[in-house]
Order: sequence, then structure tokens, then C-alpha cells
Amino acid sequence: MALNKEEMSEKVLAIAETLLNEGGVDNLKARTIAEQAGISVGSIYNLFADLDEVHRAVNMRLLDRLGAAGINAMAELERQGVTDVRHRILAMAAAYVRFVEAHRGSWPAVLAFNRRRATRPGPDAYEARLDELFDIVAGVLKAGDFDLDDNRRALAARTLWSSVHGIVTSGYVAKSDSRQAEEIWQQVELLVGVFVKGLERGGAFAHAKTKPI
Amino acid sequence: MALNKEEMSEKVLAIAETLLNEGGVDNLKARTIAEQAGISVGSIYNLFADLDEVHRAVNMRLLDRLGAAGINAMAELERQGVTDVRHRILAMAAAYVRFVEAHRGSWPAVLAFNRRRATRPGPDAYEARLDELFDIVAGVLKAGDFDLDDNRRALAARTLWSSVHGIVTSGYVAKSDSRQAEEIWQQVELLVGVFVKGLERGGAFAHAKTKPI
DNA sequence: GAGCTATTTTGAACACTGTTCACGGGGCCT
DNA sequence: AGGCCCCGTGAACAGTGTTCAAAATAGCTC
Repeated sequence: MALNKEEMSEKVLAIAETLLNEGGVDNLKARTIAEQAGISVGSIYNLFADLDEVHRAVNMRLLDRLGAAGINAMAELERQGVTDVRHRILAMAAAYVRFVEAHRGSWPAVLAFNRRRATRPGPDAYEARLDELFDIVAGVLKAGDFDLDDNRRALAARTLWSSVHGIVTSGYVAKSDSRQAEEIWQQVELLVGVFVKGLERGGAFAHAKTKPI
Repeated sequence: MALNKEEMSEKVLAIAETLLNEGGVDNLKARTIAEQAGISVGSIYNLFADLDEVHRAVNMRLLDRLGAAGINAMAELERQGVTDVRHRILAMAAAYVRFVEAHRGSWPAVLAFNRRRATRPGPDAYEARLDELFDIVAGVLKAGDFDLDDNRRALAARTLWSSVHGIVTSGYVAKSDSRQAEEIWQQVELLVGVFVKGLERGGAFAHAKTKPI
């Protein structure tokens, strides 16, 4: 019946995720976790260095799930034989939007945490998770017949990703209306449409030194 | 020599802004403010309901300054007789990037705060400040000869703005390298270029039901 | 200026954080 | 059984934000 170290760690993380989802970062309290897990406060510090590490671990799980969702979405389209670049990018974006919507409480905490630690040290395993997603988007762009070298394709992928990210996060800070979801999706559709068309034209990187009158 | 209520409020806000800029939201402490302002902790609560209100007031000042920066940037272009839509949008984006860069410490706190209070009440005077900026962008788009009705132009303005926002915030969570600034600007240039070209093509809102082979 | 009242300022006290660490119980090997 | 060590424990500590009775100050009347 007694849980071993790893099982207890997972129990703690599950509780922590629920707390974060329900009340944001302010709701992640050592004593609450301890009570709900049926252990003492001190025991948490035997499993994790501090609450930040708990938070980081929860975030890692979230990012892993997000990555899986993205990969699944691509696999689904593959299965359906969809090769259109715009559709595939929209599918990725949809997976992202769905994910954030399903984690409205804890996703902001991921960003807030990332931001707090931004001033501190260096080798974040965080970014590695996100880079996977960049790579997927870059892969999709590669399938399109835009004439982009690797650097520019990576830049485009990052731009696209950051833009979708901005739309989603900007959207969810406003009113909690369900109409918001519709607005967000309209913005994403516009962005992706405009992006693909802009790249198709091939001149995305040609700065308007030559003014088109 | 004694400061009246309003003067002391401004002194408190100035101190609070410095604290936020230096150490983020965790650095905004009642006792620190009191000490630096030469008053007691209790006095802060005579000037502001709680620390959140202090934070909110600082954010308002920042947003006001950001709005002013945007307006100034547009006025400068006006003075130079620049009417090119792409240039004007880039100038707006540049103003935004410069602003965030100049407030690296406190700007994340604006977003984090907005997010924390997102679950709570309704009539945010916050969004009003941001709407001004949307309006400026929408105005610039109006000057372009895209065939967009008011709704779609507003949607495009929001999309553009959110995207730039996403690029900037995503950029500044990563390494604190100065190379980051370059990457951010490349992304913004790509986004704006692609956006304008996509809109010019006029088909941004025509979903690809008609596949262009 | 004295006396009185209203207002503001104060800082000790309270409730609640994260985090530590000496204590002691329980399992495990000899 | 004894000794050992590991690990869970929770009281204790150092910080938070916030409150509020009391003291200090300001303002007013005479």
C-alpha cells in the first residue's frame, strides 16, 4: 500500500498540476500539497529541492503532452493523406490552441515560471522541449515549395510559432467569454493564411528597398 | 518639504517601478517601498488599497508611456512624409520592441499581473489602454489599399499586434544574449513583410477551398 | 496660544508563506 | 537482539501582505 519514492513523486506532481490548474501559481502551496498527498511538508523537500522544482516538473509534463498532441495531430493528417501546407500548419495551431484551452489555469503558470527564471541560469532543458515543436513546424514548411534555405525556414517557423503563441496568450487574458475562442481562431486562420500566401509569393525576405510605388 | 498625498503616491510608484524593473514582481515588497520612501508600511495602505493596486498603477503608467511612444513614432513618420504601410507598421513594431527592451524587468510583470487578475472581475481599464494601440494599427491598415471592411481590418490589426507581442515576449524569455534582439527584429520584419504581402494579395480571408494546385 | 476634534501616520501584531533540521521511529543487515 | 542508517516528521525560523489601536499631527474655534 505504501508508495515508493517515484510513485509518491508522481502523486505530488498530479496534485500540483491540479492546484496550478485551479488557482494558478499562487495556489501551489507546500502545505496544501502535503495535506492532499497525506505526507508532511518536510517530505516534499525530500522528493524535490523546492517548490520551484515541483513547478518545473509539472511544466515539463505539460510540455511533453503538448509535444505529443502536436505529433498526434500531424500523424492524423498524415493518415488522412493531407499534404496541403496551410492545412497542416492550421492543424498544428489547432492542437496548440486546444491544449492551452484545456490547461487554462496551468499554462499561464508555465510562461510565468519561465519568465521568472529567465534572469537566472543558462542551460534550460525547457527550450529543448519547445525546440521539438519548432522542428515540426519547420518540417511542415519544408514540405511546401517555398524557396527558403534552412536558416530562413527556421526563422519562419519560429516567427509563425511565436505569432500563434502571442495570439493565444493575448486572447486568453481578456474576458473569459466563449466568444473569445472564436476570435482567437479567426486570428489564427488569418495569420496562417497570410503567412502561407506571403511565403508563396517568395518575396518575404526581400526588403522593400525597391519601393513598389 | 513634506509631500502631499499625490506627491507621495507618485514617489511610491516611482520606487515601485524601479523595484519591478530590477527584480520582477517578487521584488515588489511593502517594506522595501516603505523604507525607500521614508514612510511606514501602514502609510502605503493609506495611499493604495493593497500592493496589487500599486502594481496596477505602475502598469498603467507603463501602458500610457507605450501608447505615447507609439503615437510619437507615427508622428515622426508623418513628419517625414512616409506613407508606405509596411514602413509604418514596422515603425510601430519597432516602438514596441524598443519599449519592451527598455523595460525588460517590469514589462513581464505587466503581463503576469494581467494574467493573474484575468480570472477575477470584469471592467478592466487595462484593455482600454491596449485598444488605443490596436486603433493606431487599424488606422495604418486603413491607409493601405487592402479591401477590408471594418471588422476584418480590426481583426487583422489584432492579429498583427498579438503576433508581434508573441514574438517579442517569446524572444525575451530565452537567453539574455544581445543576439536575441537581432533575432527578434528579424522575426518582426518577416512577419510584417509576409503580412502586408498576404493582405495585398487580397485573398487572406479566402480559405483555400479552391486549391491553387 | 490653548483646547478640542478630526485626520493621518505609525509599527507592533496576525495570519500565512517557503524552507530547514534535530528528533525519533522503522526497516534491515549482522 | 542489537546496532545502524535512512527517511518521514512537524515545530521552528525568516520572510511575506495586511490590519488596526494608539500616538502624533493638523486644523479649527475662541
